[in-house]
Amino acid sequence: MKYFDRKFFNQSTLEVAKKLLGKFLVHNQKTEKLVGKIVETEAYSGINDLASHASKGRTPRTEIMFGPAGYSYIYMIYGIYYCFNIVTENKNYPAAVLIRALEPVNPPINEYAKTTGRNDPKPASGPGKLCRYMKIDKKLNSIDLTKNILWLEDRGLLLNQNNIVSSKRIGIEYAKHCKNYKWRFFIKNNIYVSKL
DNA sequence: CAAGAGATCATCT
DNA sequence: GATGATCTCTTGA
Repeated sequence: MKYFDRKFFNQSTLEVAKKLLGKFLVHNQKTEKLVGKIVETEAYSGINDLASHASKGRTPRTEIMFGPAGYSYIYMIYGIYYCFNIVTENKNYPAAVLIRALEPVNPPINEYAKTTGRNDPKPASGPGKLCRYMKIDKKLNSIDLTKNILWLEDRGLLLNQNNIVSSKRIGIEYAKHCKNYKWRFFIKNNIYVSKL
């Protein structure tokens, strides 16, 4: 079992987005560890990426994206849901990977349904649902992901280029030509992906 | 099924 | 004051 360090996150965002597929996100809670396998990601890179919050420049909210790699960027969307991102690349270059879907590991789907009353067969498929499943909210914004609260693990799952599909990113129609970038990545044939 | 609306608030203009 | 890196529910074919 390999834990990811800052060096891993400090690579090209597209690389990190692809390499995170098949890896595990862990949230250490007092009573239990919440765990999910990453099956879908999206890259947001540089101020010229009109889909990225950082395209508007440095603001209090996006400041974390301009910081060093390996920190969390969490924001509220549509007043209801949260989105979880991992900051990538060098300091002063704003970039992050949005985690879009997890294959539930712990709690298992049936247990999650029992305790929450949600009878969703894919309770962590989609950026908002995933944060709800992993109990990620704004309190975890801008924390160090190389420490022992929220982190990533390589559990030795092997994935080659043929198992990875790329497509346009979701929900960024406003982003002019950038909406056509194929910066969304997901594991081929994995049913926990949020959309085909 | 597909399409549309509503929920609801942090953030930036 | 408008809008969004979303999700769920309702409507109607």
